[in-house]
Amino acid sequence: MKPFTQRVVAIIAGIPPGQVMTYGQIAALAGSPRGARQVVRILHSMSKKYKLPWHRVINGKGKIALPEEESFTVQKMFLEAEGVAVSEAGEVDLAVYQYNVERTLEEHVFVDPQDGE
DNA sequence: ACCCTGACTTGGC
DNA sequence: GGCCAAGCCAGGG
Repeated sequence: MKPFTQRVVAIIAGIPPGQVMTYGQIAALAGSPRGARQVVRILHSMSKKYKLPWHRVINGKGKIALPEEESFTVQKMFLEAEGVAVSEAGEVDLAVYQYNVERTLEEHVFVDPQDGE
């Protein structure tokens, strides 16, 4: 397995319940800013062989990207079961549910606005 | 090994 | 805001 694939798998596996990540975001974290489609491919093959929270991955518009209504509904249910609000159209509020590593860090690092930058 | 596809993204109308 | 075209590159036939 290629390193990129491993990183993608590791990142997806690390998405906490109740949160989501976009294909592009995952690709960027894995070291390939333009590799969103590779993430898709990896998700396809790996989710079958490994247990990955594939349902926590959505597209950059904040919507479920599944073409098949059947799988679409399944993903919607999975997310709602974790407390994520999903609209009928499959839209998720990224500002609220996106697993943003940097934002997570900010929550733990206190930055004094009066202390320079 | 070559060719095609894809659960995407971005940029231009 | 939406629609179209191109770029991306790992898997599968």
